[in-house]
Amino acid sequence: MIRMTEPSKITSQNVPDHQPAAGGIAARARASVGPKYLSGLNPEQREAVETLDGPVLVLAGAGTGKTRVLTTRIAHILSQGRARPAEILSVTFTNKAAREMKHRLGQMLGHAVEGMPWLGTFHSIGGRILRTHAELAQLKSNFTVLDTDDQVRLLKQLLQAENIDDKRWPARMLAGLIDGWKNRGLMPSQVPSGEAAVFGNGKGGKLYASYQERLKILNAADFGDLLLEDIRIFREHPDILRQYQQRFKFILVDEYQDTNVAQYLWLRLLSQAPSSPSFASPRLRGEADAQSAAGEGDSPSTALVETPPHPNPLPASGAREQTPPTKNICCVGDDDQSIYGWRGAEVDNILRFDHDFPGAKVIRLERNYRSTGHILAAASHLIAHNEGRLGKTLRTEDQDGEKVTVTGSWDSEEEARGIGEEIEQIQRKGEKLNEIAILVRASYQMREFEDRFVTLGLPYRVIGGPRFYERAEIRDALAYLRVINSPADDLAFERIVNVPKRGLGDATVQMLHDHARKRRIPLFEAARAVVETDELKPKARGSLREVVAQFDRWRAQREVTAHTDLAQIVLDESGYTEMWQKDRSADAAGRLENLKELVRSMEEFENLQGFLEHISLVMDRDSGADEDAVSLMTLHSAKGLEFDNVFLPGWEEGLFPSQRTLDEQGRAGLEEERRLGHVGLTRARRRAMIYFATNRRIHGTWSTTIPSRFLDELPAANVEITESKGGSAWGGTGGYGASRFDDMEAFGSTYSTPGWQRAQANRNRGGGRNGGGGGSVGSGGFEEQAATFSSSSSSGPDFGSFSSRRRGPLTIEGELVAKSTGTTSEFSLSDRVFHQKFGYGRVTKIDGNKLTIAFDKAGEKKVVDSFVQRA
DNA sequence: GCCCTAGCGCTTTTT
DNA sequence: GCGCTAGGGC
Repeated sequence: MIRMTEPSKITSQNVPDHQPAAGGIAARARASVGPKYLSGLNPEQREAVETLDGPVLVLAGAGTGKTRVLTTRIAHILSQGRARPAEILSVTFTNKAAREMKHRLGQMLGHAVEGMPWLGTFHSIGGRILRTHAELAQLKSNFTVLDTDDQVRLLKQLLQAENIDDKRWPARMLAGLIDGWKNRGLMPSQVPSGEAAVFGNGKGGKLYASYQERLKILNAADFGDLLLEDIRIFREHPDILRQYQQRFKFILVDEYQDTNVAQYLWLRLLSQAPSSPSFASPRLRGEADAQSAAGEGDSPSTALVETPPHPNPLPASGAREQTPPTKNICCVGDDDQSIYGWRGAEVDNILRFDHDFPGAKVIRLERNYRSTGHILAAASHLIAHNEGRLGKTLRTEDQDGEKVTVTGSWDSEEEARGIGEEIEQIQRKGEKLNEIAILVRASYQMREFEDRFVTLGLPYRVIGGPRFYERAEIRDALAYLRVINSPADDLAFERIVNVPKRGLGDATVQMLHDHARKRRIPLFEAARAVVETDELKPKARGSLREVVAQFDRWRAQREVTAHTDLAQIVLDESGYTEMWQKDRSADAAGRLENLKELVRSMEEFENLQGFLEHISLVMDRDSGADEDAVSLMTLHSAKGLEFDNVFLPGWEEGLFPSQRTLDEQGRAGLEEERRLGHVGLTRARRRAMIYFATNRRIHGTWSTTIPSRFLDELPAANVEITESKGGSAWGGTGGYGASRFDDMEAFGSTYSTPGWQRAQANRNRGGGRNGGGGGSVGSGGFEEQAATFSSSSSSGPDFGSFSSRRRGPLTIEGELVAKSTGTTSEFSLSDRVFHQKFGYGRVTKIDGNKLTIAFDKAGEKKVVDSFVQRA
């Protein structure tokens, strides 16, 4: 039996750097793997694995062996005896990725990797650290992690207390704002006042503050807190930070392009060399830094650094601390696969790596082992239209293979039919359905495919969608367990106090709330007190008394009953199981099944507490990947996966690129959409098939769409336009699809599109790096944003050249762009217009560049203005 | 307190 | 087209 270092305890005892872990994984690794694990690597991969000292950025394009490099690097560290398993911090974004790494490491080392206690997602590791020091965040170590739903419900209560109309100011919106602030590392006092004021007539900041207070009272933390509170603890308690710094001899980060500011700060604090206590609480938005950065910068706007009136502010997006010595941190990522900007990811983190981590070694992995030549060329050519890139050129030694196909259909139904037929053909050729994926932009696209597949009897599985623990029945069951575990969990109590129905309605809950607030006690205790009075009607009083008694009983049982048994008892005695058994709706059986699954899954945990700690962080839905089935998922959830055959439906303006992203994020949004396209294409090993439809149902009504601009950006030499089965989409002669796409011929494979040329020019100018040093300190003040925006927007050729990019525009530019370049139509109401396909008509409604036109013959249609002309 | 219905608003991606 | 909510009826 091998004893690993106690994972959850941080000792300040210093372990000598090179002390090999006697008898641990390391020793095994050395003995069993030897240098063999290096032999299959190409020179770049090998360099990425072997460069152990100092910061390393591995730019790993799609399919270049990223995970392999990460896992081999860990194996190498261990086998070299440079660290023990518990001294390696290895973070990923998803549980899936963490599992995958554990799995591959296990294979490499020849056994399971239980000795890697610090391999996990940002959130699970952040949560773990927070639990260790919970009292420093005014929490108990058994705090609850709230998900979005709890968050919103809590905020709703706060809005009500503040008398804010939650129609006009939806709780969901506030949740989004708070999330955004947390993503940027901002505590309530640090939110720029201008931003805090945008919600609820200036009450946004106050609400954020009282939300945080409420969380402490409820002994709860949200996702953002798991990192943000760590950061605060690290800053306020340098001794604690130092313990972690000493412990983690090596840090590895997966998907670095997806990190947000908070994650960046967290990593940065942990990655500093422990021997320099003066940096333990790094200077923030330091004046010196600001000055020098302004000097370095290439635009006067950079000098506008907001100086907030708060003590000890955290840097907002863009502020960089002065650069302390860093230790062995290795970040792996691909700027071309950054698709989470909308939830706070900062591509800049990866773009600026060598500025943040001086002396960083940047290693590019450009050899693709996944896709054929045509697919890779199409993907590369598409992504070359983006301007803010580090620039990589993927290459393959594979054959060209089949060209990427582009197929037009009349409408989305025909699209689904066409893809269904195509899949059946592939199946007839003897290929596995597991090797087929349909990647959509928006989940509502899935429905049509599901309908079709059900009709065809084609097995499919949806990947993504609501997580297991987000289902109502699971959340209800968990709420019961939460109340048992943590009587202060008002949100959980409120959720189930009347589920199943016990005659405890709004009125009762409201009175409990009043009671609780007056005495500053949890709802549960308020309930206990209230049943002793005659404030409630006898009926309600009776049920409430019963509820309180039940919980008291369950809590007592907890001491003597296995947690799985307890859960079963709770579900039965509370009447919850019965509630679903009596339910006649179609999904009741499934829900009961899910409840069983939940109880079963508890076995993996030692006790109730441990189960609840992890449930919200690591529990994901059952994949059921065993049977042969077509995979249906969004482009986002496809990242990291690969399939022989990939279908990419819905390449239409408005859907992909998404109109909303364009409106909200402007140019940055468009580039992110394009990266999404790149991700989609590079999922394919052998065949990539793009589809677009001329008519699609959006919000219930049919509207006409135009092919995605991304189709124009594909290289003709690697693309084949196939006939739709219905044959109507290209519109025969007059269809705009045809004319738009035909233009592409002019660009052809000579790579001479404007975007391509721009990209080339950018690359040549500064190699994508170095130029200007990017000394930005953009801190997020509105004035600065405006200044940055106006300077960049006016400098046509320079805009977006890599060196002139800075944080500000990436986040807030969107809105400004949307407003200023905002597609205001040149048409006015009741203008007489002509459309190639629909003939003459009159404008009845204008929405940006989208016109609603009453056509004389074709009826009312929504059309983008560039496709009509004045009649 | 509960249930039903009509009407409204919203529709991307998720650790 | 859908899901949620508010409001009215029981």
